Amino acid sequence: MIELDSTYEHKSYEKKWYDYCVDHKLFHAPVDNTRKPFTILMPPPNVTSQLHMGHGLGYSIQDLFSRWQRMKGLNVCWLPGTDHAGIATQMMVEKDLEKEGTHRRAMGREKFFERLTSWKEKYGGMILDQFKTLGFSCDWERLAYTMDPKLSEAVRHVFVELYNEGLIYRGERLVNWDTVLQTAISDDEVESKEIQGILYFYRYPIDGSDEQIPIATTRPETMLGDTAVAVNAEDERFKHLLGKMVRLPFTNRLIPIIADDYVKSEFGTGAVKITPAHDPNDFEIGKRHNLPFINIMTVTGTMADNTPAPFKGQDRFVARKEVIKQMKALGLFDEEKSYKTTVPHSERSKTVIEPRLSLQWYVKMQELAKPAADAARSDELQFHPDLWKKTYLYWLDNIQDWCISRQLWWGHRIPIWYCNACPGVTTGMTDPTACQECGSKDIRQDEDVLDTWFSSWLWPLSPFNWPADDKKDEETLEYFNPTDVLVTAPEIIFLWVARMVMANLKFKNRLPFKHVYFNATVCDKQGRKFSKTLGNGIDPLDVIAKHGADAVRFTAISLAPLGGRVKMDVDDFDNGARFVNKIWNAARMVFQHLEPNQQLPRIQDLTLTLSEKWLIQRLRETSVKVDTHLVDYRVNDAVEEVYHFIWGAFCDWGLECAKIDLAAGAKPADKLRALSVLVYVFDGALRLAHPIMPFVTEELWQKMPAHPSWGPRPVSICVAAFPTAEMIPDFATDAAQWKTIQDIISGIRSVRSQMGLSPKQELPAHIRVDASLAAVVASASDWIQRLAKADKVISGVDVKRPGQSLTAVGQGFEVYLPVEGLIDVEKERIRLSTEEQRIKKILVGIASKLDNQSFVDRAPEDVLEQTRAQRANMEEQVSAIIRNLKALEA
RNA sequence: GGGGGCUUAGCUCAGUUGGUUAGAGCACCUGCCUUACAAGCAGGGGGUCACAGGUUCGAAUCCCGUAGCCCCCACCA
Repeated sequence: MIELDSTYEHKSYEKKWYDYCVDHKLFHAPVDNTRKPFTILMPPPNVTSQLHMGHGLGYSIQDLFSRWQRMKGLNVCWLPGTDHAGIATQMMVEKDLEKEGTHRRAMGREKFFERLTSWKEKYGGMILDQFKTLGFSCDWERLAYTMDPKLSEAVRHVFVELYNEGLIYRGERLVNWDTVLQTAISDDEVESKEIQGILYFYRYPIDGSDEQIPIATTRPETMLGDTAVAVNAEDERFKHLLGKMVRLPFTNRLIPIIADDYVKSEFGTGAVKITPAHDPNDFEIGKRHNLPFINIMTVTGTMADNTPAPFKGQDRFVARKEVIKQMKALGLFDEEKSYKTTVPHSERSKTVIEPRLSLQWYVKMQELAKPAADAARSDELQFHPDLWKKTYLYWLDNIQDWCISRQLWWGHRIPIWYCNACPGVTTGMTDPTACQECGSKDIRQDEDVLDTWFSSWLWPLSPFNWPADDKKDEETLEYFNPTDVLVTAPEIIFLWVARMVMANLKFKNRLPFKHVYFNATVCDKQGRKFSKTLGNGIDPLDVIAKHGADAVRFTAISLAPLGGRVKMDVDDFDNGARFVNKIWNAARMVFQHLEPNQQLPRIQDLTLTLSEKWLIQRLRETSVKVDTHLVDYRVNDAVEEVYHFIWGAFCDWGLECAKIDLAAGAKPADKLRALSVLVYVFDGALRLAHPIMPFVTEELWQKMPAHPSWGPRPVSICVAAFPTAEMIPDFATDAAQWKTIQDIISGIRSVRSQMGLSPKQELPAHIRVDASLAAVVASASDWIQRLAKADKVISGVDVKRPGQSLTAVGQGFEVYLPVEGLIDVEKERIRLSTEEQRIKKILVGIASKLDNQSFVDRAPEDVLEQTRAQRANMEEQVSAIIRNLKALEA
């Protein structure tokens, strides 16, 4: 026999087989133009991040696709890597500095950058080791990092190219200012939150008049930067005030009352204070009316020096209260109302965004967005599920220019040099030494760095040695790009997915991938997203330690429908563990009859039994279904198919039937035949399960003798052929016959169980069968005996009902179990008549359908035929039951 | 405010172009330690498919409306 531990000890096998595959370079894809590549990009996790269930799910799916395609013979490159994650990483180190009582500014840019680099070396990328514990088959030889020299070069190349084309420009605009991180952030890093705020009502005095104009605002402190009051031109209340000036309290500036359509008379007071430097709408109005822009806020969100005492230097929220206090003192305050409003917050620091006028670098997006949108419109680019297409298109069709400069130190520094002697700006692939306009050597580089996404949007290109230095680089890119499928979270459809599409189209004139699979968001049982702050997450490392990686992968994938959400609980992982255990035990059953490296006959050379043919047929069908489901990105369906095949078909029927031939006294030839079939099918089952559960399948497959019908055996199951219909014999007819035997067995079991017969009580089974089934049933008596606890089986077309019997009725057969004196006849009578009623009820429904002339006229032929056959079958069953009822009563 | 989605068994969810008696896993009930597995085996109960209309020979599936929940986008002071 083949030795096998009595339970699956994942810790003894996982690392062993992972290292084995890496050592054999099975996860590495060299450029090889004789083989078809399959490329899948790992969404690079932040260097700072730790493994969480979101990775557990999304990346398990990527590994599933990778392993499946690898087994189908493709040269699979699952490209791993990390993202330097500008803001997130800098925040982390800044927190450390704070604890040490220092600050990056005190440290200086260079030192701070060094500190970050060494921090990254030490702690960054821990997540990649965590990926290994889950068995992810990445091509580690191509590991990339967004700040690698080569990838940084790509960033610079793209910047320079876009700049030279005029697609990158510097502009003074209102940006989303994060007062905590002291940087601008892009629109896509802002999240709106509904907040219970206050709407304040106060008045501004009109210059040269006793009149006052009423104002409503949620942000009184911005009045210090007001440069107009706007009303609707049609508003009768204010018409006479148009063109007059307001004397702005505290600053005493005179500001005009203007008319603008933006103002809705019915809202608030109908008059709006205009602060062009601190509100997006006011900014637009300011531009329309040529108003001055007065920036009254510092980078930290305190009132700037151009504001009067007592506000100067106060935090914006303190100043808000102070303004109200002072307005009250001036007798200009009316009231405040509680007011629900949405306020933009920084995704990173969670602070309230301060719209602030500042000079930043932008990418013109419209031109880039158009082809990206067209690709989705024409379905050349497909989303799974496809409902994301609308979202994607809406964003692209309404795209805003992308603010790419960040006032941070961690990241790719903007390759722009300003001249101190002239307004000239210089850029290029190498650092310039002189201004390209005037030749002055007095130049300085822009202080800012680029948005992190400005490097990640090149992920389909830059890790593959783009831009190419030589022929080899060029080949690499051409081989792997375009990639095959992107698996990622819907949250970053704009931030990342759409931008990669734009970049690849712009620089390679083709899509980076044609399929995007959006995996589900992982939530707790209450449907709340897993989050650190809530502490409702499940740590995959804990679950792996408890159940093993295979159980985690299986559970995660089987819970995940396409898109949407997956509600997850720690206990769910018990299912995965149970399944792994089941596979392990099935192996123990088979292995105890095998010798290591035992020679087995080919399936093609054997005369197989009905149940064996059925089992092989099930393997064949399962292979097709699994493959089809994976092609359709229906990963949970694929997993379910494997699960039911192994548990329901292989274990519950295959192994149980085989026990007859494996029993101590069985004929050696039968035993060998049965073993050959079991090993053959189990090998196939392990192959089907391998992309989901790499470790248990590898351990068992390596121990199991090679089966000649699977052809030459490679070094690992991860490069063994994925089963297809062509590889497996077709036994469709035999399999259908075996289903009748299963019905007979299940029928007997059901009757026995319902009648409360002890499993120990053996009964003869008398089976009357239709002529067409007689031979098959006759040949199946061993199985019926064993699996239905019959001590004797008598079957044939004219088998008669023995005296007092229990009855099981099915399509084409009636089984009688003589129980003279063993059971309560009344009980059986009730059971049978209940069954009769149940079938009759269904029959009524079917009959009324067939009596309906419209149905008969309009239903398609196959539906009609089906319905008629069904009626015939039901009628037959009812009459059989009635016959037996009568016999029982006699 | 705009867009999208969801509502099916006690729980979590499948149900692909409308067509057999609506499925799975877990949970539950009954009986079994049958020498791979009690993390198991066998059997069983449980659903007017959110509600109200409509289209159709036929609707969980298509259309309209209602209610509840969720997500995304959005500059109403």
